[in-house]
Amino acid sequence: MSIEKTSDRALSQTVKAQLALRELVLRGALNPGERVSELQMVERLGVSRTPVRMALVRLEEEGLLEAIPSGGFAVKAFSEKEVFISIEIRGTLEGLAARLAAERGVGRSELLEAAACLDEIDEVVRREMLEIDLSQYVELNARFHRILIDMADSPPLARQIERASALPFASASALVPVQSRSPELHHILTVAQDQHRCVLTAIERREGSRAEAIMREHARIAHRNLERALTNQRDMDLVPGSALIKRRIRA
Amino acid sequence: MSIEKTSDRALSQTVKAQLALRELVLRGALNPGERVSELQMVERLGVSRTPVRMALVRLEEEGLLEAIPSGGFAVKAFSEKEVFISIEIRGTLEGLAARLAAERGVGRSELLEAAACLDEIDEVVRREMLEIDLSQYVELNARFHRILIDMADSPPLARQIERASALPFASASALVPVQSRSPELHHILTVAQDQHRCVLTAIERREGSRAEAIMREHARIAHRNLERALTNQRDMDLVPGSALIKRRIRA
DNA sequence: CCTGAGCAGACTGTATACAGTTAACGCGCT
DNA sequence: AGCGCGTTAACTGTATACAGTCTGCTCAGG
Repeated sequence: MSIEKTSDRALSQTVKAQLALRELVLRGALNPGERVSELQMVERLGVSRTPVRMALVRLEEEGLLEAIPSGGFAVKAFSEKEVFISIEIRGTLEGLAARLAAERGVGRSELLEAAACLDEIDEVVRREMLEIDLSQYVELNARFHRILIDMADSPPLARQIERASALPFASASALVPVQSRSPELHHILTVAQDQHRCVLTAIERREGSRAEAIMREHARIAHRNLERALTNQRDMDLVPGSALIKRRIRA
Repeated sequence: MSIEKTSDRALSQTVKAQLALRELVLRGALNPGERVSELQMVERLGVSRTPVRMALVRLEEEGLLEAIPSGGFAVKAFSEKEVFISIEIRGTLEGLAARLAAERGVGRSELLEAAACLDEIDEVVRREMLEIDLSQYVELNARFHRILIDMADSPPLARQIERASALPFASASALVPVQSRSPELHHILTVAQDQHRCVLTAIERREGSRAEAIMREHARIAHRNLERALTNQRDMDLVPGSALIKRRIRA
């Protein structure tokens, strides 16, 4: 009504509001702890109160907002510990997925698809020493993780992992960009990729327990990246949603 | 407006609708796969469309409903496998909680509270051989699990476990009543209680890995109960929400 | 100058009206 | 009699109006 009217025809107002609001929160346009006023969002997003309300509820379920006792929602602030445990939760669930995949056994075609994805990552990592653009790696990494989760063939688990990855810095590749300035970049990517290969081998050989352990440890790479980001503001800025993380010291 | 007007003053319409709708779904008043019409619920619950809509969204996040592509929601039907994996997810997360509790170390007062809870359960189990009422056991069991989760001191993990336990038959004590007719009842409760004691000891001694393994195995008792319920309709009827589970054979 | 009470503003929770779309039902044609 | 098409009815998505409540500010009293 106020901004634009002739775009995004196919998108429902609710989805539009949800995307826009998430973007605002992750960009740090709204300060953590701050109340998110419906009416303000109405004029900021150009949709009416109903879809805004809907978006608020969904983002609260997603974990980006929290309900205020007296009503309404506020931007959630995350402590370092909360981020840490969120990563651990994701790793645990992905570990479970890997174990299930190994125990049930996966078809040849799925294994080949995963292997092909890993080959592509290999290629990117090899080039990576020269080029700094990580976007392709991030995308391929996300794809491999998705393939892995699909291998478990368990919608409820997939859903739960999606939940766990909703916190922006908890997802599989959210903290990868932190290493972009690091000389260790190639080292880290090499190790991560080796874990990818190992877990796939384990699944192929039906070694459930091993597959699980590898995926758990794999997620802990994010712990290291988090540690690094927390001590370096410049690295922090590379992470979407970093504004939501309470800094260690603020003096 | 249609049914009653002078009750539940303190409850918001949204919460009222959510509770009533959940009750309807779990009782099996709505058939799995069936669309849940907003207007029908309006006249059935006595609140207007807005709170009903809100309740529908929340119950979908909870996992009891699923979105219909063309709009609206339908009652979700669960396959045997989905129930199985849901239990496994809960066990895995509770295992993580136990490990975290062990690794961080918990205070004396918390340990004592948990031990006191276990003593109460002991008493109930001892009596249980005569009396058939399991409600007290179910309540105490839930309390112990809650204490355990609190020991991890991780709100994000607690939240995720709550999510995983939202599916009625996935929660810690949903399938306990299945055993109420069984001569094995005392046996099962004894084993479960031993696991409770063991996990508490493990946490006390900071044996994280052991605590985790025990909690995982502990959850798998529910697998057995599920197995039993699936082969016996009479047992099945004791489980709230059993109407949502697709039976093995339906001929 | 400080404290407490009252008032005003804003904000959320709720209800309902409206429009676009989907789906079902019935009728006609083959 | 079966199939396809058109019409109709219901349902969801959206917008907005209304009422209760909480918060924060101001003014008066100590």
